[in-house]
Amino acid sequence: MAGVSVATASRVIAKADYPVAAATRVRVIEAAGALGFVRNAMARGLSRSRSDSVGVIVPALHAYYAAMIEGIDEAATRQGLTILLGLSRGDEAKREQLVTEFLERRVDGLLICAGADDHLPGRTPTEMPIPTVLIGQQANPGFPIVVTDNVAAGYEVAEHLWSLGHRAFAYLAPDKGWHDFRDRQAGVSVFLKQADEAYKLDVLDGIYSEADAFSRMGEALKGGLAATAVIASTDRHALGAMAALTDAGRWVPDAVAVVGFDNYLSSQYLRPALTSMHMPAGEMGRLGLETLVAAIGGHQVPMRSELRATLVARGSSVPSP
Amino acid sequence: MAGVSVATASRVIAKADYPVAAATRVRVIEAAGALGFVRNAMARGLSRSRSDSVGVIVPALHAYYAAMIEGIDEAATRQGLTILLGLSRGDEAKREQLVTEFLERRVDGLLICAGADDHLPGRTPTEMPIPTVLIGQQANPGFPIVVTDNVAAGYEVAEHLWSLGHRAFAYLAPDKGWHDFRDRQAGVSVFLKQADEAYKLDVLDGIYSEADAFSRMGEALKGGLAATAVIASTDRHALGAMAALTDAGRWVPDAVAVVGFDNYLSSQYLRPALTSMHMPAGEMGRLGLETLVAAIGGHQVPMRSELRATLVARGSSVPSP
DNA sequence: CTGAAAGCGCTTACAG
DNA sequence: CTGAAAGCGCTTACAG
Repeated sequence: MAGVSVATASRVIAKADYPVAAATRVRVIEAAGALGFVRNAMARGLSRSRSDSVGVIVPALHAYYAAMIEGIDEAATRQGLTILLGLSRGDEAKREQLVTEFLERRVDGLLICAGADDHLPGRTPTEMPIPTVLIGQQANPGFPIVVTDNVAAGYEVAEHLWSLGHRAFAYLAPDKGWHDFRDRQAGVSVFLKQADEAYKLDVLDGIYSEADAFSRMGEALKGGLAATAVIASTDRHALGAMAALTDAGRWVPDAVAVVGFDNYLSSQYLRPALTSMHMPAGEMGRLGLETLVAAIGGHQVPMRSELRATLVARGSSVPSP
Repeated sequence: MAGVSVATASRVIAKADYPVAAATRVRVIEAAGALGFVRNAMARGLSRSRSDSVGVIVPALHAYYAAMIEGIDEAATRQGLTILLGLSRGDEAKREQLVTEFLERRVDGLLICAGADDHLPGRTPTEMPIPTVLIGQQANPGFPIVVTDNVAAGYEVAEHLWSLGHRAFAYLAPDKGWHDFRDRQAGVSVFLKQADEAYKLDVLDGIYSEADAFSRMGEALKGGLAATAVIASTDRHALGAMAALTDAGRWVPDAVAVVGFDNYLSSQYLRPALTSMHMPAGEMGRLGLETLVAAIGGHQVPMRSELRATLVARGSSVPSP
């Protein structure tokens, strides 16, 4: 319609900087507009062997991963990359299936978010045909990974409560498979072990949700739990624990201090407002995407990038009675 | 490597039911395994003019849309469809750009989630080249849409509070551009207007977040707000309002009842537990995707599918003092 | 500055 | 049951 070859048309549509006569350029653009031309990314991708897309796999879409994805999206948008989203639902087979699917779609890179013992079955770094970056602690050695220092975060929480005079603690934990949580707990232990006074630490484990925290904490209180400070693996677990404490007439923070991790937006509007370790999920996502882009670009990337958590002290943690 | 033509290879790889000699089939499968063959979805898509993917656009990833996406994902997985995710961040230009991008990628259909006055600039149904389904109220007539009856939901909330003896209400609203919220408010008004007793309704508007709810409610209380029942557009706003009430010494639920919408997972662990209208976001997502698949398949689809919200009464709403 | 042509990796009538 | 060949819609050396 513009009276030019497809080669020329392609050049004006796809490469803004390619030298094309101004008049020709105009004719092509006008024709494209009149025809309602929409270029075909599959054909483009096929011939360039590049899809300008990345696969993002998360276990689920709760607030922590949602924040991570928003960070990934922000960086991806800036880089002109489209996100293919996959929810693994903590299922290893599903996760492997998503990897295969994304590989078939020829994503330029893969971002795998997790905080637990999620494996990439049979996928070592050398077997993975495309750049892959992990976000959050997980059991896949050899891939570049972006993490937040959970040991330091746990350490700092314990230090905070210790400085408020607390000596009897309860830690609400899932099980050992969850690296993030295991490390937070380890950090707490590291601090306590180097302390110069006696302390008590009860671990309530098998806690994966508000509901678990609520019921386990309820039982523990009936069993005479003596802790004056409760450390929950996440704000969600803290919320469940606070409900159980309140229901048992143990007022937070007067009778028991509570601290969580993640610092969800809502936590500051709880009453008492919840003290929480802020884990920079969005920042991790952004950094992960940028690392991936560098790897796709053939650059050397750090094998481990570590961000810091920051304590946000609020009303739920006050000096021990 | 299997000593067959690409046509035959394609048939065993891509069409399980195509008649191919058993021995040939085995040779192809073995060769594919040995070669680590991964089929190219871009080439496949190009030749079939079908990408087996759908574009999903949401304003942001907070809990409501996260639940919606989980529903969409569940149905999409079942249908063998991959999700391309786009966050519009409430920005119309960004949204339009995402639509264009998804069109270039030749998604088989588009799912647009919103609850506000988000437009598809210059895209009428006839101009949209692919099947498109809307989820949540929005300003784009002519597209099939999946909604929850927000007027009925608002009506029911008012009825609930009325039956508890409340006659003085405050409604926390964003502005008129938000269809979901406007309808919830309308439902409240509809109920009250047909009531047979005097009542008072204060509207606090301009509320888009926990923070807004917290500060506007704080001001209103200082100004002598007389409401014994607060209706918030979402649980998030309810949380902010509850914090302001607590800080002002107006105990929930003894002095003031509070009700929200959305019924986030956490709401039941607040103390008092928050009474909330459960909006079936996941169900909306699932139904939206299924409607889209039907439309892609060339079937006739309903122009409007309406789900019902369900009231979950909890401790935050009790009889008026 | 422009075009002819090959190639990206599949699918699918069509013929045998 | 199998293959040769055209075609999907781009990009990009190569030549002019």
